Amino acid sequence: MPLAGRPTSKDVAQEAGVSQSTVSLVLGGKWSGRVSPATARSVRVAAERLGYRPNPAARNLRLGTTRTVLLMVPTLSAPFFGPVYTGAARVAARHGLGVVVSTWPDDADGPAESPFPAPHEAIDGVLASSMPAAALERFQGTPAVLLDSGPHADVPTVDFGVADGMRAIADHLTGLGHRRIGHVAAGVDQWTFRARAETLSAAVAALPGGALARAACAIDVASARDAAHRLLARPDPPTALVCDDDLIAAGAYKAARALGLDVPGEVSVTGFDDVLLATALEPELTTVRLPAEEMGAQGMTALLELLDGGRPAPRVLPGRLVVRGSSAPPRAPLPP
Amino acid sequence: MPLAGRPTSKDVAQEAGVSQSTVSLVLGGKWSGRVSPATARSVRVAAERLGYRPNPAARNLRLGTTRTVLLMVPTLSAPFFGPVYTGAARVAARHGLGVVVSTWPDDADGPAESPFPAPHEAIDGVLASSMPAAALERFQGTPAVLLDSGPHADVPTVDFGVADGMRAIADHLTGLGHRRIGHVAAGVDQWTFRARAETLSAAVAALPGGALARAACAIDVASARDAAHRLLARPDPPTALVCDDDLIAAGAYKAARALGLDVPGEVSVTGFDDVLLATALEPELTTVRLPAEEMGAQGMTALLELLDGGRPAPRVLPGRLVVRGSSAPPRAPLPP
DNA sequence: TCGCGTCAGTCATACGTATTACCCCGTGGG
DNA sequence: CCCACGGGGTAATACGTATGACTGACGCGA
Repeated sequence: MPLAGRPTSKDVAQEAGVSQSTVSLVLGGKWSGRVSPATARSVRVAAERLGYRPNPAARNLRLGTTRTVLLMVPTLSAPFFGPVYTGAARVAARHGLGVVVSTWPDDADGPAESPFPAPHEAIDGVLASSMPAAALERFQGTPAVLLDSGPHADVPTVDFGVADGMRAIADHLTGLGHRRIGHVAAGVDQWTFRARAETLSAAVAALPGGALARAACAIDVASARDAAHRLLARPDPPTALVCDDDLIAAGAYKAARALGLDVPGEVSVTGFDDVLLATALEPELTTVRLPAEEMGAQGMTALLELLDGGRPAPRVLPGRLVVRGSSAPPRAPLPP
Repeated sequence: MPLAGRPTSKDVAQEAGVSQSTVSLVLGGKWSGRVSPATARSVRVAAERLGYRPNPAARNLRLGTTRTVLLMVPTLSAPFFGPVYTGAARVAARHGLGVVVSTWPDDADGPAESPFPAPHEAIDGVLASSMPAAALERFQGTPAVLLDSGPHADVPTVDFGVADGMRAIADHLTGLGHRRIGHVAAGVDQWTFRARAETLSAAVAALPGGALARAACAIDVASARDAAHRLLARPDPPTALVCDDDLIAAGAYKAARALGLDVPGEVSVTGFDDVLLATALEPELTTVRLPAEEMGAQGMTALLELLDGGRPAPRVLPGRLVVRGSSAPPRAPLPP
């Protein structure tokens, strides 16, 4: 209803004693040499008096564009997506576009698989972050850029150098002398976590005397704590826990404390992502910083290129190892 | 562009050998007794073959509604807003509405104060969360509900029982024997923080022998650490730090540790909000749990009522004190 | 005096959809 | 034999905006 029942440009025209075209010209700012300054002023006064706002639906229909881009994320509760949005919105604003955010529609409740567009599809393009590979179907015909979802044949992508990041963690830990590594892995079907697991497996396998144990968990503290506990309770426990993200590392801290193990004295812990939590923990967390804001910005840049008819090249943003207080040599390093 | 250049219902009509009206009737599901099953089927086949999706702008214009609601938040980086969105989206979905999220447009970059609607204003209503009081102006004529922004004369509101929550914290701490209280306050112009400060001031003032010291900070760990440090370094330091939210409490932990003070042995710390971080910290944080998801749900309910022409009553959602490991009696309680 | 260019606007139209009013044709009843 | 009726579909229109085509008046040079 709010789009209906509001004053229209026709009302403004009547109020100002001009035609609707004139109102549109004046308010559109294209009246230099077409409308006298006096008339323009009276139109603006009338618009102000009526509290006129152009009907966005009508404008979108006429112009064939909404100048709005949708950022789709799996969840708004993860702090990771704040910076992504910020970066995307900054670039978008520079081009006069707006950004709105939404999560995947909860197919649990509503009617499944409506052939109609969801309401939030009144948009020009989509930045889809951390997508399950299958879900791409829903964007039939909508220009889309995939963020943090791995390479794709047909769709432009922006990804982190996850493999390099995980390799840096592995090198860091093995450089400190660790050989028995535990992987507290996010049991989530996303490209980034698959890549993390594969890279770590390969790195440890290539290491003489290397041994990897893995436990999966959900992305929450309690579940991570339990998984880490399982690893630390093994007969031959790992001396370092590699966690799939910072929140999981917080769970690992808890497990270590519950077993009376000092971090990093008796067990090293690493995270991934470098969200706010990483420096809130004690000791501060060794982790890999991912340039999330840059991902948003690059993704938006690619999308703009795509909307301009271009074929944006895949982008990969390097992560950076940030060594803090949660990693140290194992208590009994191997003899030289 | 993506709204343009796509197949329209007219294209489908041509493909199926019927009129545009028929396509609209069939795809709108209102064809019982008006279109033969065979024709309906062929229309659906044609639509499928062309990959037809109705143009949302045209539909919005025709129907005078977008069936979309905007949730406005100050920042997407705060974990607090995830649940708010979840609650709102759940209620909205039940009524066939979608929810999109956005932050306040960065007036820093773009042209200031454009009289035109931002692109994301193609919506039916707004849930505005944690607003600076002034910013309401931007919603001239858009049905809006204020969340977590304090009472308002003209606009429906949903708020937390912040005063009761803060009073519960004060009672808890003074019940443990604390008299010298430090307030690490968020230096942010939001109703909720003003309410927290006022309530705490009143509670401590009403307490015989009570003394309150206050330091303001930004809502980030480093700033909070510094503010807490200032309080703890006073000649007569507080035995308990009341923090304006959980993140600030994390900063307080850091300050205490830097000064070699045990939490809660030598200084108690409390938070507010009970976000994920609260249980990730060590010791786990005594805080006030705010029903964020419920706020989203209630807000959406109120907005739906408003859109139906109703006058929703203000709602207040009680918080609940959650006592965890960060609060304990002061080392040297006052003699009885 | 006439033609022409310019100024200041207006007219008309299209965007794509949903819906109302209509129309055609076959059939059954009177 | 004519008419009413209903099933099956179409024509027409409106939503509100932006814009290209057009128009009337006026000033000016020839």
